[in-house]
Amino acid sequence: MLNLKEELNDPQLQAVRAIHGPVLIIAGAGSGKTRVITYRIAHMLESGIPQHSILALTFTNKAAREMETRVKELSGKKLQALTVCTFHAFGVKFLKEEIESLGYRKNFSIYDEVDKEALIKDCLRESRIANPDINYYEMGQLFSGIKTGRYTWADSPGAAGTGARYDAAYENVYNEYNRSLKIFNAVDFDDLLTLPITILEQNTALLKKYHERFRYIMVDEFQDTSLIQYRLFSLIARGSGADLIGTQANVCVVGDDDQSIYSWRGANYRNLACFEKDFPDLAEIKLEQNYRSTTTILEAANGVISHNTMRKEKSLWSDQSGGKSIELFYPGSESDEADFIVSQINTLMMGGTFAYDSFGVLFRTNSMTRSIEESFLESNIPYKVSGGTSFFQRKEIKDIISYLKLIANTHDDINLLRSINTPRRGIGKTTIQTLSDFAHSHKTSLWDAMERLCRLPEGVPSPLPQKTRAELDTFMGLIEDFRVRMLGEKKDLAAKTRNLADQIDYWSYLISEHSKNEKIARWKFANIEYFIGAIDQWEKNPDNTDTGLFAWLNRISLITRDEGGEDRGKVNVMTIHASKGLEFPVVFIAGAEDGIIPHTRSLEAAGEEPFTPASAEEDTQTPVSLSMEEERRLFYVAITRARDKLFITSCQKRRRLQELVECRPSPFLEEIPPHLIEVHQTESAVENPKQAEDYFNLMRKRLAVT
DNA sequence: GCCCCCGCCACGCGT
DNA sequence: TGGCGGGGGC
Repeated sequence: MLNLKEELNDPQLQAVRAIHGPVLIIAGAGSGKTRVITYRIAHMLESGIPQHSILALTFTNKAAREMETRVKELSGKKLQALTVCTFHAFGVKFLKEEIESLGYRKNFSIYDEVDKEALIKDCLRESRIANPDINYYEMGQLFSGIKTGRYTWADSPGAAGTGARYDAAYENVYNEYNRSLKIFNAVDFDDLLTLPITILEQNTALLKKYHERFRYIMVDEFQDTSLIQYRLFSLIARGSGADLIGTQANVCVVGDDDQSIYSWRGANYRNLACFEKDFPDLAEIKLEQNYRSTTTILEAANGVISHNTMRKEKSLWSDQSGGKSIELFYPGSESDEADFIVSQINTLMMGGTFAYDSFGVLFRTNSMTRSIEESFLESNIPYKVSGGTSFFQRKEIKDIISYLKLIANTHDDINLLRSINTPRRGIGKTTIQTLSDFAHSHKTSLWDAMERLCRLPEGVPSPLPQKTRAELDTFMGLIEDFRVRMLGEKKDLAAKTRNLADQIDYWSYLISEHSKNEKIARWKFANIEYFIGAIDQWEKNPDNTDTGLFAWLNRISLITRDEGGEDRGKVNVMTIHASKGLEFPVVFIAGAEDGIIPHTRSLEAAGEEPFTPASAEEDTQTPVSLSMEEERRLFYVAITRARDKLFITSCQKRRRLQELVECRPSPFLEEIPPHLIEVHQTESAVENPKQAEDYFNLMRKRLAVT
């Protein structure tokens, strides 16, 4: 039995009890948002609302898992019919049931960013654009924006900095891209959201079914939902026809506009206005008491975020008065910075009050974590990096996965191309070109082309030489063989995958690829063993009801961060973006330099100059900059991760693109009230006293300005 | 026709 | 640091 009154404060209680009608919860950093959501679900279950009527949508897999675990603990129930997942995972679940109505087959492949880029390359080759003036990545962004309705061809942005609009020629590439996906029976991440909408809009009866099933919908991190995500859940919440009035919908969104840091991925602050319009008479509840941080940290965070103009008014407060000062260091280089963090951790560990997992080290970018990793390894400090190149993106893992994906869906050209000559089978460019030409002219997949050009009746001439045909035939035989074995019986997928690695002799391939360094080959092989181990664990998990090959592939397609392994007893290293929703007793914000926070690329993309005002007056004259405000929110998120103690480091020099660049401290540091900060010289400053002195003075001047 | 090696380029966040 | 494209060698 839940004891809500004892466990929650008044606004929290109000939020938990408001289960009927539309609700908007504005939850400041550290205000017990997760607590409210989990209690709310537990309270619903206790009130007799059936599990299958509840849909809770989150932003990350991690949040979904955490929410589910905590609801399970609170309610003491098995949660077989409760749906707690990310928007994308919901899309997969939906499409698994309904995708056939759009002419796809159920064994569709899910393309990640890498697959997507490979396909775009392919489509560009086919079109006659020889020298596109944007790269594949930018083109992927463009396609994504078009697909999700962020912009149309007429108002699409131009290549960064040029001010030019994209040429209509890319529209053909885009169409070719989508046609190819369909032929390959594949969907990209955007399709996971747009296809369900298409299906639901076409089929009123189906929409009615979903609308009537999910009577209670909750959306976490609402400030980071995109337009397309908004459309998906509001469609289900409002139903169609007579149900179109939003006042009766039991839909609850939880968010904090100050923590909106994903606009580049389509997150749209206007969703809030849409929500207020689409669901009139909503109850608005503000959670403003912070239970996480000391007032020092909160004041610093408030000082920073108050410089933003576009925000919903709120005032976070805490009754934990005082707190340790925020300490600011400016190491000479990124290796000094890493050494500094290591020594601080060592010192604090000696005090005995902290464990390694009390520390969070936050960076702006993934690539910046390298130097800290080196230092941690050297000093034997256990650590865990989340984010970055995920385990599943590693070459050797991707190779094995591409075989599995091809086995699941032989029309998946992108994964066929990846696996067909890895390890080498003597199938090169010319063969691929022949197959590809045939596939294109017959509007079919490479696999189909292969079958039709290789396995010809006697006497029919083939455009492929006998030797190549034999190679292709062997390859197809291998895939078909495993197809029968892996799809036939939903058992021992792990063992069968090991079998596959043996049969393609991947080990010999690794040895030959890394003939100069056998250690690397061993390391990569160990990764494959780990991968197989992960399949094994997953298969043997009793909570897992669907253990087939498709289920496994769908699962890992949506996991980008490496979520396996034990977190306890390890220092947490991650990007600021990845730290959202987490908290640590001690936080280090590393690389708090101008050009990093705020990031130059972020400002460039919006066609803005890097922000380095010489004085406070100039600062106020700077026009409102959306990207600058988002960068400030990012810094705000970083600060508010800390419970007791915050360290900020800003390097004097940093290695960038092979050269050493002079750095300046982040302009946001000036926005922290100076009385909360202690500025320190570091030992490394001795090496270059003049420069260190200048930097120190600049820092002080900046802090004195406010 | 395939493969290997070298030089070049980029390095923002993530479902 | 590594991924990729081009040119020369086999």
